[in-house]
Amino acid sequence: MTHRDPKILNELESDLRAEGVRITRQRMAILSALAGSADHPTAEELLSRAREKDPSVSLATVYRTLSVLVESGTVLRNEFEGTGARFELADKPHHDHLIDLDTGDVIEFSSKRIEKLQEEIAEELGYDIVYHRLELYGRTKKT
Amino acid sequence: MTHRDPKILNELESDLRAEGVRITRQRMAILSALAGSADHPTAEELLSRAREKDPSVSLATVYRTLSVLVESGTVLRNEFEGTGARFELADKPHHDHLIDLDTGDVIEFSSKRIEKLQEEIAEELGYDIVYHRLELYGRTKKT
DNA sequence: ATTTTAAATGCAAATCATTCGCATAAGCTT
DNA sequence: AAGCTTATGCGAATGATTTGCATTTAAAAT
Ligand SMILES: [Mn+2]
Ligand SMILES: [Mn+2]
Ligand SMILES: [Zn+2]
Ligand SMILES: [Zn+2]
Repeated sequence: MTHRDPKILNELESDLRAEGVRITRQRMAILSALAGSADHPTAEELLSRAREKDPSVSLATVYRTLSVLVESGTVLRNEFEGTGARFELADKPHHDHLIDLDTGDVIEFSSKRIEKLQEEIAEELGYDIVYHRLELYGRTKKT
Repeated sequence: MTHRDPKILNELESDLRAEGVRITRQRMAILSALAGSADHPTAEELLSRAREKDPSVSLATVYRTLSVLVESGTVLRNEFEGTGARFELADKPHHDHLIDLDTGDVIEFSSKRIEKLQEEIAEELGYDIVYHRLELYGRTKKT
């Protein structure tokens, strides 16, 4: 039941309106479910969380809304191994993920140095990076 | 039609036999298709390449064989964005991939420094990395 | 406040990649 | 060559996501 500053919800809403995105009851429910999630929920998980706000939300709408939000840059879609896609609000600075193979926990981290090296590598190959994906899969060090 | 030293095929076969893996006509066809591929083919692509050697191969067998080969460490399965899984022989040293968003081309690269930094990050978080995935998606620098 | 109109929704059916069940075929060991 | 065990082809089942369509609804226009 962790959740961050609800003010963000209003900001999200007005930003979306400004972009010409229609705000519906179910979109608000989904957005609010996202804003209230500290983890990286799947579409199904978001469905049940959104239904607490608005029981009428359907899975198809969750997927369609997520597509809209991803395209508007409001949400990030992660495709970790094993499960279906996992989503998160794109309101934090860029980071990558470490997935705990035993618990499924997703830990966020970021390394300026790795980001830099990626750029250098792409540069050497004559490419501009549009986006990237870095995932570490591991287990807690047994002492 | 690029392909590497065919001697590798024999090595692959004997290694697999040594592990107790049964060698069938279709498995050889698939193995040979893999050994003869310089790119990162999908299961469907491997199916048609394997069928040049043995027309009887079925898609189910391609998948089943790939599972066996992945589990034996002979083959690597990559899940890039967009398409289905893409496979490659695990006979090269570890490397990561840069995917050309315009052409779909997959370019291999490796960075000792990035690998090292990943270890350090995991270490700090109290984890041992079991494996990881690093993919850069980009387009050729427009001059 | 009411009408209008394009866009969003719910539902079920359709996709797509991958896996499975089962009857038959084929490796490997003896 | 025979027997036991595993692999194969086929088609059906799966799981996640998308889509068609009739209906509702947000938001623009009266
Ligand atoms: Mn995250
Ligand atoms: Mn590769
Ligand atoms: Zn990153
Ligand atoms: Zn690597």
